[in-house]
Amino acid sequence: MTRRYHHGSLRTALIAAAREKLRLSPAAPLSLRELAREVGVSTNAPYRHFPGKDGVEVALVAEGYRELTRLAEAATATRRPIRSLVSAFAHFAATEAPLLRLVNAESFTGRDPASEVALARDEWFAALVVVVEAEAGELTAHQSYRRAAGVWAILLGVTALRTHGARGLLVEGLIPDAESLARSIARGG
Amino acid sequence: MTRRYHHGSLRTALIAAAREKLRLSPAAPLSLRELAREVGVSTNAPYRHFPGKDGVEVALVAEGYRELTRLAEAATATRRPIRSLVSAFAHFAATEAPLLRLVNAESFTGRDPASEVALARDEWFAALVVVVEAEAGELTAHQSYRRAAGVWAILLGVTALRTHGARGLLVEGLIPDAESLARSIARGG
DNA sequence: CGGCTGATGTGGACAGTGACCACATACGCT
DNA sequence: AGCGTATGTGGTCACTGTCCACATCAGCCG
Repeated sequence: MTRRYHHGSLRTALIAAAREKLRLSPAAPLSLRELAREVGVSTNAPYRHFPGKDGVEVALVAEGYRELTRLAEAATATRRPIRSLVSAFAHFAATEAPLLRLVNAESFTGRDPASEVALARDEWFAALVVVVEAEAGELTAHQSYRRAAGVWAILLGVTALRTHGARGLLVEGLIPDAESLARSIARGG
Repeated sequence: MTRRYHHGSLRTALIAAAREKLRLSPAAPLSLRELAREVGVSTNAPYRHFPGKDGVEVALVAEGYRELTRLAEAATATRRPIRSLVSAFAHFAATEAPLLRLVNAESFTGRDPASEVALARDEWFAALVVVVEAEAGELTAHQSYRRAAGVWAILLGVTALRTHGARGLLVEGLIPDAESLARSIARGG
């Protein structure tokens, strides 16, 4: 094999490896060294692309938000935007649970409004606003912002419940119906 | 000072120290060794009281749920149960944000339904059901479970939004009104 | 075409961590 | 009083994140 000295796209490869690790072992402490090994590069190479371990996680979070944004944009184009959004989000939450957990634990990162995370987060919220407007028609800015925030809360809450609800909840039909809740909020019900 | 060989209540002291650390530096990786130092005990003493580092975190999560349970029980006794619950929860979320984050990140622990965490979680949910019934009167089990789950979702969602909402959200009045949402869910609206 | 400069990757080192081991100490019961 | 066991200690290991000086390469300017 022709292992060149310069990897060529280490940054991308590292992020991919990180997501892979997250998927495979969700309780992941996510070792930087291990990622480097995985990619076939020396221990310190990652430091040329990230400020440190946190940097990788930050990048992951940002990527998570960007993916959510894409989901929302796709939902906007459908006939029933909220319905599509909710089901896409649920699918994402199911298949990428650890990423979403990272995203939701980010309270400390991205405090700086100019950070990559904050940017991605704002774009996601903007996309959410558009979804709400696609569902409910023309609204004042205040209305659509407020409703979008409500929808976001529902998505977060129901997802959290689904991943670690109480015992009784896991029997069929007790988890709240995210779709109807979200729709009623979006429509100003 | 009379440092005895046996601490006497190491377990409690360690948990207290952990909560302290969590409060003081929220982005805490929570080092077991550091906790031991803090309490003035050798590196390995904690292993007599916890299976390992995760054990401490598990204990913290369980304690978090127990505290929430107390909140809910107190709310039940008031004239407006949901209102009290929501405001108590908000206060808890504000003052103990890192603990709540830990609690919400627990998806991997407490999978075992006999674990301390699962027990505490179930008690919290039961207390929530009682709150809902105090607000809405007699209900079928299915109804109250379902509504309690909805309230839980709202609490989680709005809290998450409050800790890391998008930029636009942080201006006044855009965060959804948890109280009215929760009340309308509890009442079957 | 050739050499220089900066970006990228390497090897070595250090402190800090979680976890295990064997051993020391003290508490509580008989 | 004496013994068994719960509790605490010191030593050690593998591993991690991060920094340092140095090696290698890519692309540009002459």
